[in-house]
Amino acid sequence: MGRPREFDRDRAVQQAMELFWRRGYEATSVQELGSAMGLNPGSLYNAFGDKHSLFLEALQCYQNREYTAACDNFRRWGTGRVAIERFFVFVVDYDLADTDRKGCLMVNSAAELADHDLDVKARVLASRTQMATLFHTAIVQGQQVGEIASLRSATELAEFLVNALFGLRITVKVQHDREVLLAIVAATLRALD
Amino acid sequence: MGRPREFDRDRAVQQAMELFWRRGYEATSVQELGSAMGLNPGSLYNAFGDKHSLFLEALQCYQNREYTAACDNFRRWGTGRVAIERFFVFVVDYDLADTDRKGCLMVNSAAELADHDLDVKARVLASRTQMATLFHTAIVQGQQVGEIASLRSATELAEFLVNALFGLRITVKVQHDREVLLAIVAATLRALD
DNA sequence: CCACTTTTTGAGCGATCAGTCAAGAACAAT
DNA sequence: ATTGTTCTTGACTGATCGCTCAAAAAGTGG
Repeated sequence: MGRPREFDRDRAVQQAMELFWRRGYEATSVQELGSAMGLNPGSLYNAFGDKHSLFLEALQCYQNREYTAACDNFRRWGTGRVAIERFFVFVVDYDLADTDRKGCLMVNSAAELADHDLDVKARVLASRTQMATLFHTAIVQGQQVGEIASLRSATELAEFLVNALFGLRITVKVQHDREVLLAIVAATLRALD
Repeated sequence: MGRPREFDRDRAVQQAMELFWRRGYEATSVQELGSAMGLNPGSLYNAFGDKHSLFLEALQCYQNREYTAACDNFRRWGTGRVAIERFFVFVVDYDLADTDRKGCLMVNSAAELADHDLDVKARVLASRTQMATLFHTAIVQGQQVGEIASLRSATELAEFLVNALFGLRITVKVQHDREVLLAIVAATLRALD
């Protein structure tokens, strides 16, 4: 019923996500979003409601992509402490390779919006929890093998790692020296001993 | 010579800084800045040039205030590991007490602007370096007393601490549970053993 | 074919954006 | 008092903001 939509909705959200990621929420205009998504303002508002709703969908899209990618990487990189270390090094090299220096959309959104936007805060917290769970299983694995000290709470160590990871996404914005970044990663991982 | 300025320039910058801190750069309008500073647009532009220049002055103002406050606190709280721990706990309680959840202006600015604004990036990096230096001296003190493992580079540990601190300023934006935050601080400090 | 529904199109809405400017006011130097 | 310089005032600029809407187009059900 009705005229069928001519564009791929998921693809459009993804393009909006990339733009929000590059520029941030406030600095991205609906006009720019429209041309990036290939949509007239009318179509955009008809399909997504308003700028804020579109942003929330973009956040969700980002979370889905990042989480599945992180799961894949953890599965490919083995278990325990090694997987955690490879993950951190991967993030460092990923951020250094990105000429736009976009960092992490969740971290950026937390900094820009979380204090006065409850929806964004909830999404960032959910993403954070997801990440902590991923670390948690790796930590438990490491503790079983003896790579990681068992006397420390895996939950607390996971929170500690997420905190360091979020810090790293900020640090990379101003510090592009790979040696320094890897030293931070190394110091972070030594906290697991 | 000429008509004397009727307002306190430093005070005006400070009020601009508070507004930028609360709202971020893009979300703060020059009109809002003017009324917060008690200035007509003409006076504002005559004294500060444009919005971006005013923001850079506000960043500098923030750095001066925070750095001197941090130095005072470190001096008051003693030396070495204890001073570092008290500093982190202070930051946690400070951020939790702030109903606006502003976090750290340097971290917020890094997330919002550092990727495409070289002036901001330089200011954030300078602030980061200042903070690292503060940690560095405390670490060296701790190493001399034996509180902190001497076999680890004090410089790298300082970078690690700044990274964790920046992460904490993001984490507090979405995680208000003091227990969780203090556990992160505790895990961070155990990395110094 | 004819309703009926939904999407696309692109002009256009009022509001607000960062920034300007002419006029008047307050000082110093002469 | 006059001149020169700077600051204050507040109306004003063109551009852009997020968003709307009427008309046309493209589908489905009868």
